[in-house]
Amino acid sequence: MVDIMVHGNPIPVRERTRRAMRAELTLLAQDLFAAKGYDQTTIEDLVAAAGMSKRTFFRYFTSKEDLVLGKYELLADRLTEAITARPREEPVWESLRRAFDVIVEFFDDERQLARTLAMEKVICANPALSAGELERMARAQEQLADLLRDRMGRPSPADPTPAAIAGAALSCLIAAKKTWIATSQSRPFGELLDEAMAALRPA
Amino acid sequence: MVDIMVHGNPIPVRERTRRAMRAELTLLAQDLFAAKGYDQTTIEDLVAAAGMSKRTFFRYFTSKEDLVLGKYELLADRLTEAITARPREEPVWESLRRAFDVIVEFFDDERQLARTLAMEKVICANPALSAGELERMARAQEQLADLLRDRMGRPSPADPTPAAIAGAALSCLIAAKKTWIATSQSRPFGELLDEAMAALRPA
DNA sequence: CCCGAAGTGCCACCGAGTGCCAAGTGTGCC
DNA sequence: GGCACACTTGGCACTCGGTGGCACTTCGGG
Repeated sequence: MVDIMVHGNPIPVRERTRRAMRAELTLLAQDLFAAKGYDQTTIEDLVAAAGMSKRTFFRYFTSKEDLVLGKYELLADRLTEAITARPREEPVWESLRRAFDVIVEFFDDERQLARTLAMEKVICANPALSAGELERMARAQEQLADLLRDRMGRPSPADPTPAAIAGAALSCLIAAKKTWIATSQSRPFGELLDEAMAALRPA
Repeated sequence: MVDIMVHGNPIPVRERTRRAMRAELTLLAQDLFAAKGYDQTTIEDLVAAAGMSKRTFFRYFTSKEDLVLGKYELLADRLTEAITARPREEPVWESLRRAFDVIVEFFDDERQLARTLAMEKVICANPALSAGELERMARAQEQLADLLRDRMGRPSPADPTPAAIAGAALSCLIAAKKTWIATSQSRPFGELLDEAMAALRPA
């Protein structure tokens, strides 16, 4: 069931069809990428399979990368939401860990697990995609750092600490994710993340 | 003065001319990027200024990105060298901080300061370049994590800790660098790095 | 029912990057 | 000096991701 109402306002029809189109194209593309490989799948292949013109495709997606990494935007927003929802007196490291649960849940979602893992594999196999993933994470990190700066009562932008902590937390997340994937999910993601974050408590 | 001998072996002539060509092209390209912007400078512009063909250019550089980010490869090697040179009983966080001195020195080099800052500005202004920079750092991080795994006596690849620590240290480096640039070098890079790393001591 | 805005297809175009082949350039050896 | 050989270079045609422009359709509201 898709949300038709958000904050009491209806989402206009155009927007809904647009999202549906993006979702459909994303699924189709990811299947092609998983089957043939990212580089081996051209936009022409994709639009032929989808029955649309190349020009139209680029009205829905800004780039080929977007087909794989589009979800990260959404995830980053959910992350910042999650952290603002944490009590302000909570230690920041704890808040970060709890906020990361939204990411953990995303990766643990069994209905999507196979697809998610397939896309991670595609990303790892392609340096440009890996780079794009990191870049999107860096954007999230900046948002996070701003929130932390506020929360830690360190208003000075000349203080590198909030950015360092946000980056460190994301590094733990990445390390846990990589281990989780490399070990074929033999241990729960959340547990690995706990372990990584326990090794690095801010002073 | 350029090194002609390395480890007692002479570098062959071809290799030397190749390096000289790369260095010259890099300087030329960076000047163009700084003047006109990265996206606005085409490879055609560059090779016209250098008096060579496009085809030849791509025999010296694998990509346009390489003109800006090529030095990172070298820097990563120097970093891993520096860390292997640290005593094994030293706490890893301390070893990392000391190893980072090679990076700090690179950025502090006054003869190159203007050029380095100009390139940082170019990188920041271009998402693809930022992504590439992060990707190269991630590669360095993997090397670092391997060294740490060894040094920490945690041989299991299922342990996310070494990667988390390596990532955290690099996050501190990045945070310090960003602050250093954002505040127009009003405080020494090394000092900002100390501050960032002090906030995040591994348990 | 009509008007305007958004969506679409098509085509020409740009820039990065590659494969291929022919011509140039130097280096060592006889 | 001349020959053979390895390496370098240039030019061309090509692929692919991505954009600009324009004409056409579709759809919703007054």
